[in-house]
Parts: sequence; structure tokens; C-alpha cells
Amino acid sequence: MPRPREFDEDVVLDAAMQTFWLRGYSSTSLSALMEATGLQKGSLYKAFKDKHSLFITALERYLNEAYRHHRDRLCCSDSPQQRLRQWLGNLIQVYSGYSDCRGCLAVNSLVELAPHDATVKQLLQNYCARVRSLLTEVIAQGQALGEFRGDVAASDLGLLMFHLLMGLMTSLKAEVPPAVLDRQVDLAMTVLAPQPS
Amino acid sequence: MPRPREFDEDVVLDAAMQTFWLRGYSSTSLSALMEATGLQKGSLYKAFKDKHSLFITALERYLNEAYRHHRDRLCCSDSPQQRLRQWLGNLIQVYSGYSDCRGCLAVNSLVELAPHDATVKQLLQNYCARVRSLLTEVIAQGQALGEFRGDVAASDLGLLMFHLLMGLMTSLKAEVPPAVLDRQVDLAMTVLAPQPS
DNA sequence: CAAGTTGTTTACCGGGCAGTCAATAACTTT
DNA sequence: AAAGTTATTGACTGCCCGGTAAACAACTTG
Repeated sequence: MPRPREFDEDVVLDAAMQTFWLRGYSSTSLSALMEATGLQKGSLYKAFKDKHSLFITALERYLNEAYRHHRDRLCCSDSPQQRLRQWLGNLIQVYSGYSDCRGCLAVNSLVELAPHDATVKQLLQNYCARVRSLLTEVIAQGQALGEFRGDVAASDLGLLMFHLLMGLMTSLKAEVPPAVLDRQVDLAMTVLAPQPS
Repeated sequence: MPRPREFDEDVVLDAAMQTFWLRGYSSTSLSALMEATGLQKGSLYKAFKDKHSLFITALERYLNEAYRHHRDRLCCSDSPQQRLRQWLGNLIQVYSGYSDCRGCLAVNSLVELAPHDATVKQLLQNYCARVRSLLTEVIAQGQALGEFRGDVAASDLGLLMFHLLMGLMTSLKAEVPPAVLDRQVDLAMTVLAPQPS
């Protein structure tokens, strides 16, 4: 019996996510969200409660997509080294493609909101832990195959790669040229390489 | 002939910097700045033009202090490896000490403002370049002494350490335990170590 | 077609925002 | 002490913010 929605929730959520991604949470006004989504204020509030809830939903969407992307790239059939190299290289390519310097929404939200927003913090802690564990697993596999150095714990190397990634995402904000960042991928592989003893 | 100021500009600037550092730029209201500095709105505007100019001045202050800190730590008389290890370890210790997860104002501002604020972007590009060059120099010295691997360009290793630093500053936002981050320092040293050939 | 349910629209709200200004206070110089 | 200069104060402004609510529209079900 109800009147059906006139919009596709996924499309609207995507538009909201883009807006938060581009401008950050507190600098995104409701009128900006209305413009981006094409919805009136009332419809937004009816569908998503309020600005904060809308952000949380959009962030969850981003994190789910991002995690799926990481998992697909890091758990394919290539060798661990190839997977890692292509994963990193691909991320640099994709995120350098955003010429607006938007960086990574997870990093942006971690920096802007996590200290003051327990919900956001927990979502991001969870996401970070899962990505780190993907990385650790790939590196452990590489160690077992002799592709990576085995003299250091895989979890520590995984965290190092994760820190490198966050550093790269931050470098995007300063418009460091992609070519420079690409060299960091090669360097990362060099650094992970087994020790000739 | 003029009436003298009733406040110490350095003290006020420091209070403003702390506030921006803690809450970010756009989430810091003028009333918060008034409370933190103890000044009335009019005095703030008289002395610093407007909110944005006050932020720029506070940021410049932070960057100058931070750079001086880096330079002092990275250009002392210890061995390059010791300097690097202690520099990183000290940063982790100091920044983990801020239990409010404020992180690093340079990273925070890079993420929040650089994409939309040309002045901030340039200040931070400059700062990043200078810190990177400090790191590159220390590493080049270590390479010359045989303390660090010489098979990779010092500038790339310097950037890697810089990215590690930014990653660490971001991990603070997720409350990663200092002990975990400390292990990244050891790992960084392992990774920089010469290759036994 | 009537009743009921939900989505959409629009006008509206109080509040807090950045920024201004005129009045006043404090000090130096002559 | 008078004149001149600048700092401080506090009231004020207009705007935009997030959020609400009432009127209206669209659809399903009986």
C-alpha cells in the first residue's frame, strides 16, 4: 500500500559518498548533499535519519567496496610478489587518477573524525585490521615460497606495507607525481626481497 | 603612543594551534578559539585578520617547530642509523603521548585542507620536501658509511621513511598501541640495513 | 473506488556561525 | 595634562546550518 520511492538508494548513497569523500564530513553541508543526490531535504532525512547516519552508511559502503577490492587483488592466483606489486601499483594508478586530490575516504575519515567519533573509529579500526590481515597473509605465503625475506614477522611486514599505503594516500594530497610514487612500489618489493646470506 | 597589547602573541598563537590541532580547521569555531586564547572576538580579528589567517599563522608555527625538531634530531653527531632510529622512536613516543589521538597537525591539515586551499597546500608541500631532504641526506650518509644498503637511491629510501612516518601518524588515530608501532622502527632499520651479498 | 500507508515537497525554525563596528580604555609622547 | 594612537569590549548583523513538520502526491490493497 505504500507509495514507492522515486530514487535508487544505491545511486543516492554513492552520490553522498562522493561528496563526503571530496569535501570531508564537516565541510559538507546538507544543501551540497541535496544537490549531489537530487533529493530534497525531507527525503534525505526520511531515508537516512540525519547527516551523521547518512555519512556512516556511505562510509560503510566505501569500506565494503574497498575491502572487496583488496581481497580480490591480494587473493588471486598470481605469485605473492606479483599480487602485492600489482595491488599497490593499481591503487596508486587509480587514486592518482582523481585529480581533485581526494585521497582515500578511509584515511580522510580516520584523520578527520576518528578521534571524536566512536562509531567511525570502530568501523575504521575494523577495516584497518582486516586489510592488515590480508597483507600479512600474502606476505606469509611469499615467505613460505621464499619470495620474501623470512627473517622478520609477516605481521610486521604487513603493517609496514599498510603504513606505506597510508603514506601514499597522504602524499596524493600534496600532489606528489605518480611516477615518484610508482618507484615506492619497486622499492617495497626490494625491501621485502629475501636476504642473500 | 599606542596602547600596548595585553596578551603575548606567542602564547595566543600556541593556544590557537592546539585547538586547530585537536579539532581540525572547519570544526573549530571562533568561540572555541576565544575560549582557548582568552581573547575576545574583536581582539583576535584585530591581531590576526580572520580565522583563516590565524590558522595559517598557527600552522606555520607548527611547521617551523616541527622542522627544527627534525633537523636537530637528524643532524646530530650520532651515527646515521642511531639518528634515524631515535628520531622515529622519539616521534612515536611523543605523539602516542597525546591520548586524544590528535596525530600530527601537518598530516591532519594535508588531509583536511590541502585539496581545497592553495596556501595550505604550498606550505605543506614545502615542509614535506624539506623533511624528505633531511631524511635523504641522513640515509646517503649512512650509505657512504656502509650502515645502510647502497643498492637503492637514498632519495627513494628517504621517501619510504617519510611515508612510514605519515602512516604512523595516521595509525595513531586508530589507537594502534605504541608497542606495535615501536616494532616498525626496528623493522625500518632492518629494511635499511646493508645487503649481505 | 475508497481507505490506508508511505514518499515528496515546501515552508519554516532556532541556533550558531564568521565577521563588523562603535564606544571605551590604556598607554606614550609632547 | 592633553593629544594621539592603538587595544579591548560587547553588542550587533546577516547568513547558512542541521533539523522539523504539515500539506500534498502516489501507490497498494480491499
